[in-house]
Amino acid sequence: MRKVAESTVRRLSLYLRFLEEFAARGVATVSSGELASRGGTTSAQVRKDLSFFGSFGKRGMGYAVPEMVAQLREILGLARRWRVALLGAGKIGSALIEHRGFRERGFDIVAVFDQDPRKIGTAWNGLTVQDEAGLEAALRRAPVEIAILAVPSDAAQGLADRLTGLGIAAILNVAPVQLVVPPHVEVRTVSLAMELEGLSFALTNR
Amino acid sequence: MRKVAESTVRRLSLYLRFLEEFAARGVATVSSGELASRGGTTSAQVRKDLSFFGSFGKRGMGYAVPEMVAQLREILGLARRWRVALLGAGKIGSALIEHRGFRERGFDIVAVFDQDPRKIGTAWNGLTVQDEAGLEAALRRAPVEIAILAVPSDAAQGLADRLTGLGIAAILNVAPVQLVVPPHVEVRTVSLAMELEGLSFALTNR
DNA sequence: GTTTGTGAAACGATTCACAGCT
DNA sequence: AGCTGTGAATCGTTTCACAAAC
Repeated sequence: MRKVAESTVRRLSLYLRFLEEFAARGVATVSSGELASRGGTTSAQVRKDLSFFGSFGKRGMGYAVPEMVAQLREILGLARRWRVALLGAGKIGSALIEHRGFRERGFDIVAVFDQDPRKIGTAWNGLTVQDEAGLEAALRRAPVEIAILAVPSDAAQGLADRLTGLGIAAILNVAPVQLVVPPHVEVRTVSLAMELEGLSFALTNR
Repeated sequence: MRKVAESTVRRLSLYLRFLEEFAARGVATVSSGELASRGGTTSAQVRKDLSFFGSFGKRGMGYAVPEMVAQLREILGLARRWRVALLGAGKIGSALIEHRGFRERGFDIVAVFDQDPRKIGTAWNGLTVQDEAGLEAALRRAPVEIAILAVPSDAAQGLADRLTGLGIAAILNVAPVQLVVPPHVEVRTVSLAMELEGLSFALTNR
């Protein structure tokens, strides 16, 4: 089952959201075409995406919504919970932790770190902000699989190195820098600024 | 010059950042290889990316840093300023507007809208939060090129439709939904939740 | 008749490799 | 000698199109 494109996985996330909506409205089955029109792709793309993982549909019928939801959750690794550490208790971090959507989808933020003495020790949605200096000790005591890096750009790589040393499995980087990490660490970078530049380019060149 | 891949543009944004760092440190020239190692690509990729827009380097020498910075700014459409409206004065929107990085890169948030009566009229970094109901009037009086949609998922499509009606050129969508818009409207969607799911998949399947 | 699942074809992006400048 | 610029080759993704299942 190896060798699934990142673009495919992104679409699977979208399909899951649509299917959950359909499920909430009590829809029993859905066709690849319906899924496609909601997600801005084609029916062939939907079927190809799913075909990497098995065959879930009934010819002439489409896909059974609740079953498909369960399958996609399984495929995406959302049938379990993930422990997440948040690094950086600034505005962005703050917006993240209070966003209940993460918890609903299986991601539990179990620790928050910052380097600012004024923030250390303060309460945060049931958590206490810990000193970044104690990162190693804290994460060895209570390991996490994923870290969200919401710190200034110039601090990101240093923290990524420390996380790598701790054996972190994945990093979600919210800074407009390219992190250098060993190949066994999964990294996704999300940068509003870079997306805005993409829009700027698109608007300029046409 | 048409037909540049989105992945290419994203890398150009990265190159620009590295080049700005090099410029700040007074480095005069840089080779495709140096640029590549900082950005996680290959030297051939760097050269190919740039080749879409002309030839900027000197064989045997590399690229002149300050000139290259100016060129990339031009290419990305950052040699001008863009007017941006922020829709949604919640936590995420709040984090965004106070993030000075946008202004530094040429994106001026000139209006903020929300639908919550408790927020309307309050001051926000020199701006006053306006009633979402008055979106059309306000944006006709003072148009913007780009809108950042930082509202709950279920409100996103409705606002996208209203923005489209106003002739908006581009939308940066910060909600985990796929927006349906006419082809002349550029959309980029950024969803932390979906990236986390990508990490979940990667960790599960290996 | 409808819709899936999937090889094959088409398309697009990346990597290779080398000629041509400096 | 070093490094760019770029066609050609390779690799990966998307689209096509149709046989098989319901």
